[in-house]
Amino acid sequence: MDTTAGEVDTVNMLEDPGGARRYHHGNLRAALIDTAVDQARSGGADAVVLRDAARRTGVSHNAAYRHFADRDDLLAEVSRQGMAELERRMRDRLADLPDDDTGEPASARLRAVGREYVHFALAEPGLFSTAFACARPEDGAPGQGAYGVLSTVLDDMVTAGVLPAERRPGADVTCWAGVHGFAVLCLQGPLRDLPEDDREAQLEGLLERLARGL
Amino acid sequence: MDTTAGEVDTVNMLEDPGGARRYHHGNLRAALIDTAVDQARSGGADAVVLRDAARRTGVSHNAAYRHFADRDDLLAEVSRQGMAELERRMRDRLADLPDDDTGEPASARLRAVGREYVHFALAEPGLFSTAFACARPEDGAPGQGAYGVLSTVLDDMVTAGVLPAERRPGADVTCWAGVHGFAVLCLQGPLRDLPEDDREAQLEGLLERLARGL
DNA sequence: CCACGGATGTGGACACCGGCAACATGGACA
DNA sequence: TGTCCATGTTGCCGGTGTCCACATCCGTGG
Repeated sequence: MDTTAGEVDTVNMLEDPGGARRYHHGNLRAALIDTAVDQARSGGADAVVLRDAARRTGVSHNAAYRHFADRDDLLAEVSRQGMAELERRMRDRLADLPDDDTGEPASARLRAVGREYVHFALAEPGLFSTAFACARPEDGAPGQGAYGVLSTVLDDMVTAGVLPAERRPGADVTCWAGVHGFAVLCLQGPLRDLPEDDREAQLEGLLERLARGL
Repeated sequence: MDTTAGEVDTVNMLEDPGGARRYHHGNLRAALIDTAVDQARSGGADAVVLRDAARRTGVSHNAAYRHFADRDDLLAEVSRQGMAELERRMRDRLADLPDDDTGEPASARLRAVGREYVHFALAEPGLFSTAFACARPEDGAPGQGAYGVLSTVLDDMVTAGVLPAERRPGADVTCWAGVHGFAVLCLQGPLRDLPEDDREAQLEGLLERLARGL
């Protein structure tokens, strides 16, 4: 029923140096996910095509069905990868900042996270939309995932004293909604054809207003 | 090249009382759009299927190609319908409010518009997502469309004195992004399984913060 | 060391879809 | 009345997701 390969996910360990095409592939699942992620990157969820992925991976169609229940299952995995990459980028950006807990840097961290969220969406539109296009039960360990990164930053703002504790509930939803909506509007909404400079300016304005409204 | 039927769009005048199945259908284009909108309502853009639409409309596949260049063309029409319905609902909600231009009602109008935006998305998830899922060059008469409704409300707030003129630029993008993002997050993001009460509470919080941040 | 069985990959088939092309029809207009 | 063009139809093609039966490989028990 479920195809969760017993904890041997380890994506990205392809092309073993021996180059031995030991069919009985060895890591077909990971290879297929990589290919599917590439498809998603270049064309969004609709571009994730089982037969083509198998072809590109050098394997016959149907081979995928030994590792995924169906196309949606593969798509869910792509979604997870996309979400993970988003989270990674946000954490990386955060790591670039000094992380003392005086007031100013605390809200700077919030802006940095929001900015990176939008920049990821614009840099990887296909992967970003695929990450959200696919309904999944959500794992939901608190503090984990992209949502968790944002929550942590807001919590830090409370402890730093820049955000009153009574304002904390709901702040995450507002921030998340703001940047996510902006990203979507830039990707496929009325802000699609905005020149990059204007877009950055609008983004800064958005982040400022969001922070002011907290 | 373009299939813009010469200004005889007039959707929704089906079932002529005579019931005469005068094949050479008379209004196939409109009928197909109606069917496609139904498909979108019940399953989003992916559920808009040319052959099935033709079947349901009681016509052979390929008949559609006399009225639409391809599937994307039909989808674009569905998108327009969805956008129009969104705009209509927002205007209706606005019409319910007293429209003197004293301060308080002016911002109440902003909240009402935002609320209705989200409520439409939740009530018609398929149509809402289809409305945005389809890249179109955008007509863009200012003051028209759902975006125009929001802009007008914000302009009114400036004339009413509740919003400083220097804060006006960019305010539309922030508001739009906030409600759109919230809607998307509720439809397919981490807020998907939020009980309705909590969702309404979060929405009110969002609207309040957005207004405060302007 | 070998046979066997389960995991993995293959080839074929089916139904469905979007999109051409060639044909049929019927209403409008000369 | 006769012709023409818009509209609708049948047939076909390539592509896709998914099921089924078969082939193959590898590890494990005898």
